[in-house]
Amino acid sequence: MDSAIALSLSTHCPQCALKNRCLPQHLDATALLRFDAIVQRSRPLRQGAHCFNAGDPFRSIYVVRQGAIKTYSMTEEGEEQVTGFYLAGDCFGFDGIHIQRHTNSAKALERSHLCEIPFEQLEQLCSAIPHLQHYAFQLASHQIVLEQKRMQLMGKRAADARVAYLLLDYIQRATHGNPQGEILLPMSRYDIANYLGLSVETVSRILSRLLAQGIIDLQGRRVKLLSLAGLRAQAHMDTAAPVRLLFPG
Amino acid sequence: MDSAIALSLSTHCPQCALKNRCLPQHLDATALLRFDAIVQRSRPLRQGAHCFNAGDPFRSIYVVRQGAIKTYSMTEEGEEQVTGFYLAGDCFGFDGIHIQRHTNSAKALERSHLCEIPFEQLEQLCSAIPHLQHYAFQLASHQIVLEQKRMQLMGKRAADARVAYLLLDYIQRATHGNPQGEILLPMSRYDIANYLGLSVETVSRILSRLLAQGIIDLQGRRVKLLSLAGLRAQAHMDTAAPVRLLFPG
DNA sequence: CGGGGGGTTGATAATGCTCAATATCGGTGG
DNA sequence: CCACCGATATTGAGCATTATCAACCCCCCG
Repeated sequence: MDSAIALSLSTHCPQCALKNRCLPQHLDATALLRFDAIVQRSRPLRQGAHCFNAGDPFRSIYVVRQGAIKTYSMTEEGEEQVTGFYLAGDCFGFDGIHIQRHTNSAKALERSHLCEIPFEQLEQLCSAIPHLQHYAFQLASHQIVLEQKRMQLMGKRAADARVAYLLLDYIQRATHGNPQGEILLPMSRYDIANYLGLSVETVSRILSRLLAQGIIDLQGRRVKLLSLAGLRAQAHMDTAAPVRLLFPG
Repeated sequence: MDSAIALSLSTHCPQCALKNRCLPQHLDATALLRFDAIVQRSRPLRQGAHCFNAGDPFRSIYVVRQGAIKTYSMTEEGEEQVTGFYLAGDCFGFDGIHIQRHTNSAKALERSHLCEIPFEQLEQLCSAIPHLQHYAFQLASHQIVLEQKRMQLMGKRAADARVAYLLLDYIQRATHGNPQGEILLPMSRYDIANYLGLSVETVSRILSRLLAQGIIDLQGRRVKLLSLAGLRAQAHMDTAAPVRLLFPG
């Protein structure tokens, strides 16, 4: 399975299985080659290794070719705050553009292959290829939209909805909308809790409840979705903001 | 005061008092003129008027010349979620680039003057002026960083710290780091609560407490900072989430 | 003068946190 | 191979922060 995926992950963009996920659709062959030429593919990051650390000078943005990355920042008190989980095809590192310095750290949750895209060269290419420039803006915009969605989650949803939403989102991303088989969560309960603004215990309890309700199958980090509808219901369910009937007059 | 500011807000970039806040520093005169040529300055938005609505096709990003804008999105259940408050010099609308359609609505909290920057033309200009392209990426990146900061706030901070942080941030932005005088909050308590993921009552109570503690002076939406140190202490204080480092693995 | 939106305050309840105990798992060394 | 250890995960009990409900005030505006 993993090897099958790996086989189609060529080291060059034109053959890469993910090119439709991390590159604009209608890029002509020449442009694709020029883009491919600036991409750097270093050897894989081992589990726990850092791609970059908060404070590092910003040089590149990154795309996950295989594996899973978590990004996190530190509050002034030195507590970690997980800012995102990135899977194959996902792009991260945009936080660094602003002050030319990363504000997050990025760490491999499992052995991961990345494509590094030096930003200065990308900018040059963007000037020459309007299509690519537009796509780069779209990627940054996507990051913004994702973060706003997450604010909705943290601001308005009860704990169970948050956990359900994360599971739903993760399973869909990891299986490309084919949420049947068993998947392995690469992140710890601590990471999940931190990401959702909850305590580990709460996350654990909610997962146990989802298991008891027959919505998921679960052992450790292995999850299997049993009831998509059930999980969806939990994700939307909002005990924190009850449905309030209003009188028509 | 307001009139004094207004006087220096020319309708054209080269003379605008805010040009150092919304444009890159080292833009040569020609580039500045070319940029100025694409900016549209329509008549002011009256209080409560919308700049755009969620779902509208994306055409432009906007800069606040004067006034205050709030952006908000809707959850699937139809609840509002405030995503940001924007003051003079601030730029908003980046959420729309991703799918060519706004995901937020933007509404004037008070009578506001905006500069509209048609995005297609901006992109063309960016291709020709590398400096401007870089700056546009920086702006988008800044938005990302701001939202990540807010996640820290919602994920890790207790209610009082959130309110204190908002006040601190708002006062500093509204006074340009001269946090002495009295300022007028343009947003309702509901907006503040919604933005921070709290209930109105909680926000009100915490403001009252800050007043009782002599940290701020407060009547309605009029606020005056009395103790910067005190407010800072409240903003950092973190009763809700104990210091707990995530595991190194 | 009445109505409504916005704001404050109080009482009560509950969601989710803290503390604490226990279970599981993976690796490591005897 | 087994014992042991640290890291991770689950579960229980009690409590605190914060939401909810309710009452009230204030001010603006028609």
